[in-house]
Amino acid sequence: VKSKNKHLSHALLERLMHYYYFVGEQILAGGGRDTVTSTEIAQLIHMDDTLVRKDLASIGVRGYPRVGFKATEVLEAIRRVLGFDRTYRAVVIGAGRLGSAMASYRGFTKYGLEICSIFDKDPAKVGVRMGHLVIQPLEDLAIVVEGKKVQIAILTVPPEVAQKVVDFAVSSGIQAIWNFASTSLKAPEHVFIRHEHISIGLAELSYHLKSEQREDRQQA
Amino acid sequence: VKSKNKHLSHALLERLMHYYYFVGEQILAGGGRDTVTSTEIAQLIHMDDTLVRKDLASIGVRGYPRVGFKATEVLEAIRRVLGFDRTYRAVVIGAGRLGSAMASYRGFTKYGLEICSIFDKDPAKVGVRMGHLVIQPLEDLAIVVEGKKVQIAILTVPPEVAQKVVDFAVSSGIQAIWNFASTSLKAPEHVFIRHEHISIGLAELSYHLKSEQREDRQQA
DNA sequence: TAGATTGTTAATCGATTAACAATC
DNA sequence: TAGATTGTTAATCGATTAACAATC
Repeated sequence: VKSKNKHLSHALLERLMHYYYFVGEQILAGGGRDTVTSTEIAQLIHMDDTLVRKDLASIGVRGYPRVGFKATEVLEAIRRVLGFDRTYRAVVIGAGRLGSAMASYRGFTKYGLEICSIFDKDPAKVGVRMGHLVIQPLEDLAIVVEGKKVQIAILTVPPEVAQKVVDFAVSSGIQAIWNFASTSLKAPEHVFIRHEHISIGLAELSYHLKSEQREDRQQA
Repeated sequence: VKSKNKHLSHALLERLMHYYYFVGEQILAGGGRDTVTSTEIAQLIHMDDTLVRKDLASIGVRGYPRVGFKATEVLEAIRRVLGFDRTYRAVVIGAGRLGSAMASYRGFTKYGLEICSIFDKDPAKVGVRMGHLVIQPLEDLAIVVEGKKVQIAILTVPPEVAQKVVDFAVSSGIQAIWNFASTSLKAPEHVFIRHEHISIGLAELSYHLKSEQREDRQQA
């Protein structure tokens, strides 16, 4: 009754990704073991083991007393909850360096993301081969979205034109935007926007290095 | 006394970045106004205005009753706290598509990050021009780090070789690593690692689209 | 069985929000 | 001044941790 619309919190999604990540790595590396304990997972990510068990319980994974969790069950459940067991089609808009990197990155398929086209407004770029794709003119977006059932636009255009491109993408039927243009965007309610704040990483680096220096000076 | 080592939480850093971002944008857009209220900031980021005031107070910005906060004071304080008023030098390791995108991205200087070299292990790439830089052989890393006082390595190499490269970078004197290789890394205590989890963004997109579909089905 | 590990309830902690006095 | 906004204390909420019984 209550579970009808329980939305996983951002923090939980993030933790689940960490579990997925580390359990997957451990399996690859691991010498024949196919189970993992909550304590092991917790140590890898520097957190409490109780929380790991709670999180896993919340997505329906049951552990085995004295043994731990079966790695495949953990991975399977996370895949299911996060939707990695389905395929989502995406297009890249903006065939600059970052767009080209995104379009040619192979790691996305593992998460069910399939990049099926790349677009640019610049006529000089249209027709150019980029990995296994050929750059198409932005005007063709609606046709591709319709024809290939595309849901996601990966936005790698300059910030100045980002909002205009988003408006166009939305009118072309795009349902979600993965925003790599460093500017904020507006879109209708039904369009989901995920903004990738590269500068947050930068802030952490910068803040950390600054603090280190200050501490060094205090010690000196 | 207590303020000696107060470390800003990850969440606070992230909120500060949002404030910085939005207040900066508003200034650029704004028609002559040079103040901003906590309520305005809060609405932009969908949060409580009290928290905005608390956060700003915590980094030493004082507001003006009836008026709000002076935008320049807010920006200045955040720059100072996060260390954007200093310059940090970085090198890119791995001259693939992503590395090339990072090396040529102009937006970093705004945050005090200066990219001063790009490296690759592949002899075929060495010597190739990439924006205003020329790809150098990885062996030269230590000399560059020493000579140009480089602190940060932006890691854009394939995951298989990432750990090896990190070990080498650390031995060359690198103090912080911005990791874009999708694998976890180990480094000595004194080396700060920021792992950029691209897949977390993907998880959010995927989860959101999945939920939407389920809700659609329930309605139908 | 004994013992390791899970699962879950209760306690704690910290972060967020509400309330309201202080200020210009 | 009146009124809008800050600053801060107290109340609430949710997330994390501790404790421990249940399990194999």
